Amino acid sequence: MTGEDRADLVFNALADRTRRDILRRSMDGELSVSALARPYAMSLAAVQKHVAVLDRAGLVTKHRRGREQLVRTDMATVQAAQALLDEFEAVWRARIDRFTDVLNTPNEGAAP
Amino acid sequence: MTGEDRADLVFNALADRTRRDILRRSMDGELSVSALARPYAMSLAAVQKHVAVLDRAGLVTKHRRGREQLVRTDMATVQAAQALLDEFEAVWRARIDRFTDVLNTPNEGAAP
DNA sequence: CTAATCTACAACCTAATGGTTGTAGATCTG
DNA sequence: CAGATCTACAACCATTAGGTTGTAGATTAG
Repeated sequence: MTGEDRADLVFNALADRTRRDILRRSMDGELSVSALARPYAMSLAAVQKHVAVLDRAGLVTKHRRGREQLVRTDMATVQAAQALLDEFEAVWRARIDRFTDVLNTPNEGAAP
Repeated sequence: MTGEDRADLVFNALADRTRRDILRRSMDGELSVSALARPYAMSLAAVQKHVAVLDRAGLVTKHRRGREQLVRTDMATVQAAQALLDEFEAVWRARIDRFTDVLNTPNEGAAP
């Protein structure tokens, strides 16, 4: 899987408010799928699918404890998303820097 | 529109590699829609739709120059997305801090 | 003026999304 | 053991998304 593939999965997973909420809630300690589902006005199966999307994106990991599946957010992946946006900003700043360089260079390429 | 609504739009816009590419390319100077479309193996109309998605999300602004529409990325919105992920990280760190606090507090709530 | 270019938008198609219900396998509880 | 709970998964449905082609309005070039 390429980096772009991973970015697709991560941003897509983040593009749903229920999933963002699940992500936040499972940062604050491990919760089972049904515990996560409780507050939402949707079926357990729907929440389960949301968790699966987060899982596929690597934003969350699951591990069994008896009959329940505990969900924990993987901060490294959240940070990878941050890094991507930081990269965007770096490109932006590089452009600004090039621009101010041109302004500050006296007579660059002027006629002799 | 709520903050969650905006987050939906922004992350959804970022969840497509063509749109991320358009975003990067229009950080590096203003480009017309058809100039943006040229490198991609898809119709102009398709690229136009992608630009529209970025526009609705506020990641990009358009302004006319003659018959062409120049596209410029709005860094403030990119930074807003960064801020959202930073907020996630803050929640995460707060949890870690609470945890280490408990460890470092001697005999808190112990039997008298 | 005429022809070419740039953009917008509608209509259409297919595949993916977000939701539902129902079934079934594990695991715990009494 | 019997019943309840937790999870997974399939089948289905309605809507959205990403793509296409085609039409039409401005603007520029010759």
